[in-house]
Amino acid sequence: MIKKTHSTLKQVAKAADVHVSTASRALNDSTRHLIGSEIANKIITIANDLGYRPNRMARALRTNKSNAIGVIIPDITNAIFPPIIKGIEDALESFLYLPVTVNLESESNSGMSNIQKINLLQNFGIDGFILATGDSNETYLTNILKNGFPVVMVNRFTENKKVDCVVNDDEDGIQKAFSHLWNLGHRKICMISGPEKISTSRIRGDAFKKLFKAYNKTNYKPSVIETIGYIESEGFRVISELILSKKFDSTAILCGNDRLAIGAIEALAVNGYNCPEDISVVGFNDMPLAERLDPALTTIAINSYGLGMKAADRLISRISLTENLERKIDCLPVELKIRSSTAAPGFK
Amino acid sequence: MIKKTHSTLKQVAKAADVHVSTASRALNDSTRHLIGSEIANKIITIANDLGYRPNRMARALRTNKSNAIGVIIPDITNAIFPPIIKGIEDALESFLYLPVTVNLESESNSGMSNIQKINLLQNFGIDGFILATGDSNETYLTNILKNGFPVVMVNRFTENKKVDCVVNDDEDGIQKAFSHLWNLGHRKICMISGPEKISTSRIRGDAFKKLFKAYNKTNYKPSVIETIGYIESEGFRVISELILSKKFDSTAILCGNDRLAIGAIEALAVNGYNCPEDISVVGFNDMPLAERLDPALTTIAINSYGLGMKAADRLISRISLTENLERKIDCLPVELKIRSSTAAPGFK
DNA sequence: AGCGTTAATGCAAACGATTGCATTTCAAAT
DNA sequence: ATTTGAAATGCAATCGTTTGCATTAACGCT
Repeated sequence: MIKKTHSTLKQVAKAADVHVSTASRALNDSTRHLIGSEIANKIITIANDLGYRPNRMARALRTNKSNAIGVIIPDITNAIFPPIIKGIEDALESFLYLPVTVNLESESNSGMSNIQKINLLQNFGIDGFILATGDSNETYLTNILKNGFPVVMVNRFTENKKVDCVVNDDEDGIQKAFSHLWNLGHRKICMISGPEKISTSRIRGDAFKKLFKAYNKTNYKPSVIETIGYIESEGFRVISELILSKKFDSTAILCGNDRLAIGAIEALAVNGYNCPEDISVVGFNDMPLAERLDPALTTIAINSYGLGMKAADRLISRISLTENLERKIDCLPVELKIRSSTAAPGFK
Repeated sequence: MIKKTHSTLKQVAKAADVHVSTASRALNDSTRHLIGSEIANKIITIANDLGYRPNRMARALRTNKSNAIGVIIPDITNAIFPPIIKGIEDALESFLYLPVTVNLESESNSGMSNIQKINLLQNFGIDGFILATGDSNETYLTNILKNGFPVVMVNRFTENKKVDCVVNDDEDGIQKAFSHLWNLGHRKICMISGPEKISTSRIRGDAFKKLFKAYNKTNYKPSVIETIGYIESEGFRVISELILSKKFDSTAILCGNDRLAIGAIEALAVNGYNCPEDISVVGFNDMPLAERLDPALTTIAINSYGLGMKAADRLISRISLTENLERKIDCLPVELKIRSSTAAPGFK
């Protein structure tokens, strides 16, 4: 609506009485040495005076680089993602890159499908992608790769050899959580692993199974329960069903993430079990406010911010390095936070 | 790094044996009628076959429209903002716009100042701005307006007549919270309003003062306490200090947002007061998980998602309507959520 | 003085689309 | 049969940069 007061390179050039290409070179760090220093300085000050801002579109058109990257997440409303995004943004900043974020789980049924959204993003002129969605059904990923975009996955893992991954040390996390419970004296532990199609769930679930086999000397078989999503209602549902089916014999529940844990604790409460007196629960992720819940949640803290930073770094290298570098996997350490949702079995 | 398989308009045109301008027109909804329908269809199918994607940079350069808008928020890590952003994104989607988000409160001291970040965003080729930061020190805002960008503010208010505002009905919210407390029997109520430089704090604080004057018949003067930020630690600090100073005589605390309330409750607990038995506390915003805290927080629920949607709608109109329309202020309704952080005074 | 070399700048062609204007075609109207 | 006008398409300029190449100027070397 309002006319932008964009002064262009041409205007700067005219004001400085030089050719536009000279102005361009003087204004770009990498080419400035080609220009005599007095002239260069003159151009620079004039550009400042005129409030010159390079038109990013023109530049992007010419250089085929937009300095924007696409970030695809399931749902920014899930408290796990904001710190990741912030990490991405902060890391990008020093390269003068900016993130464009798209949520896959829309609230509005405006009718745009996930694949359409991803297409929109691809058309948007983006230099690369950070994916935080990891369905094992990797149609999005292959679509993006097919179009030649560099990709890094964060917080999720993929077998695909073309993409870098930045993940948590999930196995170590499960190990820490498990041995915490075991050392408290729990012997009948079950796990709510999460949605099977998400790599994290599988990895965490498998780690649990392996550990249980290693620690346990009886022939007790622990249940590992899958869910439809990583949300409270699913934690609530599966634990309610388990209790209802009378097959619930555990003294501790290990959860694939905090939201499942919250739901599980609620289901326990509804059915007359107290946490941690009757049943201990441990979560995963240490989402914001986890320590202020009732009970304060024992959980595995991941370094979300670091995840985002690292992912952005990786992507920038992939974008700028022309050589075909081999795929990198970064595994960030996790930490056990012992709070009040866990206790020795039979604790009063 | 990898070569993108972008087929261009020229290639489509050649394949269809038409001129590039014809192809362009056939592919754009608004100009398609200029082209014979058989040819248009032929062009369209060929474009599909070739996987043609218009180069957004080229288009933006020519049309001076980027289909991106900038979103400036203080900190995405603050649970209030994700739903707003999601609302923005969802509303934008149907216009094929995408948001580019920038956090002002960086975690890394990468050295880029807020104003630099905002400049980066302006250089980025953006069609307009949504601001969720409302310092009364409005340097950012004036900077952006000076450059001719359309702006709408969300969740914050500004006197500036050039910008649309989408805000909560703060006065009604305070009214609801206040009368809830009053009806429970509280007569000595204090308020933690928040940072003075943020419009929301002032509005909520003033509303409280006015209400108190209207309800209260004694000459008791309630305290309205300002803080440095809208965060837990500030709620904790001011209540701790108040208690320490022995001047704490309230039976209820009204807080400018939930995070202050959380901090306040913690300060109470540390000093031997129970909430709600000894002191009632009410928050504002109804942030995610507020109902799962200990105690579950009585608070005023705002419609964050709706805030975002509305703001995006407003911005799109501002961008597309060429006439100079007068500024609009949308005020969204709020709702009192009674939970367990409030009770009658002296309740046991 | 002539020659090569380097440094500084200008020239013009891209990048990939959109769009005002010119041209062609064809049918209807005179 | 000629004119008119509309419909369909082509032409070429343009958006604001970047960049390979050409040009010029200046300087040192023999």
